[in-house]
Parts: sequence; C-alpha cells; structure tokens
Amino acid sequence: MLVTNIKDMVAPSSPSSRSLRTRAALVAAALDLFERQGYDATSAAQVAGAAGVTEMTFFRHFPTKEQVLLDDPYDPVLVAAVGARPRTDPPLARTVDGLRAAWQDIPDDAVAVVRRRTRLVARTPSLRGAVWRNNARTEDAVVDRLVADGTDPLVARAAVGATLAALTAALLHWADADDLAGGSDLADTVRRALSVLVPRLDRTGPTTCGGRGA
Amino acid sequence: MLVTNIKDMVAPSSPSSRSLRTRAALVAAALDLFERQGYDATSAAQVAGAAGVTEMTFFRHFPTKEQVLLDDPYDPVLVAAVGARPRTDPPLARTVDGLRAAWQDIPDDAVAVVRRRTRLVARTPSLRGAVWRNNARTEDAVVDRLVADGTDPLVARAAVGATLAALTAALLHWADADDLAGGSDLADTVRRALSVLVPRLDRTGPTTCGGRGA
DNA sequence: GTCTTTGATGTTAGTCACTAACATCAAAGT
DNA sequence: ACTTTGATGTTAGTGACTAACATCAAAGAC
Repeated sequence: MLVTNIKDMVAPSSPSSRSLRTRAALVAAALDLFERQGYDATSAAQVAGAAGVTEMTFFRHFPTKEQVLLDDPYDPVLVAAVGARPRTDPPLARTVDGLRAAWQDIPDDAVAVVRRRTRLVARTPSLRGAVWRNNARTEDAVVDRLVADGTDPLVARAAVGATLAALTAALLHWADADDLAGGSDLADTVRRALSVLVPRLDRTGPTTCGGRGA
Repeated sequence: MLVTNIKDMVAPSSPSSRSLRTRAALVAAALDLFERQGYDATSAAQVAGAAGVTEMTFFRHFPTKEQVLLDDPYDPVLVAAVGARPRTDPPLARTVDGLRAAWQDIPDDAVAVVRRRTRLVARTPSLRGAVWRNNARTEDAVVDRLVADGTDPLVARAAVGATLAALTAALLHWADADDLAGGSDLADTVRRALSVLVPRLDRTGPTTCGGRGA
C-alpha cells in the first residue's frame, strides 16, 4: 500500500471526470423531474433512474435528496465580500454591505439557474427547512470571519442571521413573482430587502438617519 | 347525524381529557428520552412506548417527530405585540419593538421548559431546519399583520424574517451557554441581539444615531 | 499490451419516519 | 342497557437513507 503520488496524500482523490458527469446528470434530471411533477412526488430512486444510475449512487453524490438542489459553493465569495468591508463599520453594516456587493452583479446564466431552484423552493413547503440548513453553513462561515475581527459572537450571529434572512426573503419573493412584471429584477429586489436593515447612502433623496457609522 | 350541541358545530370536538393526558405523556417522554440518549438516536416508536402508547398514536398527536418538541402557541402573542406598536414606526422598528416587549418578562417556569427544548435544538444539527419551519408560521402571521397595515410585502418579509433570525440567534446562544455564568439571562440576551438591528432609546449613554423614527 | 490498483458503481438488506385502511375500545349521552 | 364517537390499536406499505460486500472500469506500472 505504498503511496505513489504526493497528490494522493493531500486529498483522497480529485473527482474523476466520470464522477463529475454522473453528478451533473443527477442535478439535471432532478431539476427536470422536480419541475414537472413536484419535489415531494419525485423519489430519489426516480431521479437516479432518469440519470441512468442507481439510488445508491444518488446518495453517494448527495447526502440528502434536498442537497441535489442546493449545492452552490458561494460561501467563500460572501465571506470575502464581508471581510473586505472596513473593520471599523458596525457588524450589521459590514454584513449587509458585503452581501450587497456580492449580489450586485450576477452573471445572467447564474440568474437563470438560481431562479429555477428558488422557484422550486418557494412552492415546496417541505423544502423551506432545507434552505435554512444551507444558510446555516454560510452563516457559520461569515460569523467566524467577523468574530476573528473581534466582533462579539452573539452580535455576529444576530447580524449575519438577520441579513441572510432578509436576503432569503428577497430571493423567495423574486422567484415567486412572474417574469412578466417589470419589477422582477433580482439585484434590485435584493437591494430593497437589504435596505430594510441598513439604508444605503449612495442614493439620491433623503435618508432616515445618518447611516451606519459610529 | 343530528347535532345535539352547538359546541359540536364550532370545532370537530374539543380535545378530551384522555387525549390531553396522552399528549402530555408523549411530550414528557420525548423530552426525557431526547435528553438522555439524543434526538437522532431516539425513535418515535420508542417515545410512544415510553408514554404507554403506540407509534401510530404518536403521529396522530404530532405530524412529525420534531413537532413534539415545538408545539408552543406563542404566535398570537407576538402578532398582538407587533400590532400594538404605532403604525407610524417603520416596519423593522415595529417588529423589533414588538418582540422586545413580548420577551421582556417571561414567567420563570416557561423559561425552564424553553431552555430544555432550546438546548436540545442547539446541540442537534438535524433539528435546525425544524426551528425555521416553525418560525415560518410565526413569520407569516406577523407579516400578514404588517401588510394589513399597509407595509410593502417584501419589506415586511425582510423585516420580520431578519428579526426572527436575530431572536433565534439569541435563544440558541443563551441555551448553549452554561447556567453557571452570570451573563446567561434570557431577557438580556434577547435585548442584546435585537439591539443589533434597532438600537434602543431608553438607554443611558450615547447611541449611534437618532434611532428609528423618520 | 497485460497487470494492478483504485475509485465509481451495483446489490442486498435493513432501519426509521410517516401514511392509509380497517378494526376495536372506552367514555359520554340517550 | 344502547348508541354514538373519538381515541387507540393493527397491519401493511412507501420512501429516505445506511452498511457491507461484490463488481466494474479507467489510469498507471511493467
């Protein structure tokens, strides 16, 4: 059992192209079936079958049926965006401004897939819990960053939890609306929801208060 | 099938004392077993058995295994507290002040049971989703109240979602701490978390900004 | 080109949350 | 006593997972 390559010691193995293809097929089949017949009415075995694979293989790629819908690796981006805000800002302002920056410009193709998934979540009550379990990961990551900069843990939890809640409200609201309406712009919806927590300064017109500084 | 009593027309039936006893036994057995051997390691059938009843009966009283832990009917209290705040206040301030008022003074016996349950949730990752599914009910109720008063639906969702997130952060933080420490006061923890969103005015010392008014 | 290794997949069998259909029991009213 | 009706039990089934073990297929060693 000799190790023939350093790479094998670093990680168990980088995912093979075969594995990646299977995973992609599962995600595609899941989105398709969920949209056509509903999330609850679709079994994991059925998704696996549509992807030309076994139920067992499905669960080797995704720990739960929900996770096939929610496997975005955006956390590092958010953590970086929040961390980039001045450490002198209060925690809530740092978090809100960080998320604001991160969601300012989203590539159009990303918007499309976010929309499909969020629509499914919005109209499937049993998936709400999954969203929050997913948010928990993100929350932990951002909280760790704030705490590392000296923020009180409770304050950090409250600030990040509240901000992610507002963001989630925006996403669900946006996904639930019809595309036809003119007001269904994702970035704008996110901005409106976040400004409930921290008003923006870079805006024409009067603001309620001086803003976020000490 | 004649109706012999007006009461029978109001509700299918008021829960009999027998039903109430069974329900209480299930809750007690669940809390006990969950604390002793963990939530995940305890099956619904086991809880039912400890309560002297069948698994089927368990699910007749609680739609899911989680709900045996989370059956508090506090929603109307919160809705009333938020509704009681002046309609001229911005939505976030109304919500935060409402929750603040509702959690200001909690009877000591209620604190004890909230603590037991919240501790379980805090140390059981698989229960996090349940908390949010529970919060969703409360969120809907409070949002409806705000929207009825003319608040924009997206703004209402963001405000209420964020506030409940901060409150939940406070509860989890408080339940996770050891009782020994002096700072483990529930009401104070809630106040600290909520003041991240809206600073209080009734406080000595300088505040960052004018507060919540227009 | 064989040989070998190793990760990806299949097979089987089992647990547990939950549901539906039907039978029974016990209390409460007549 | 008789009847009604809600609470409970019984049985059987589905679907989300998990564990143990067997197999297959691609990538490298020779």
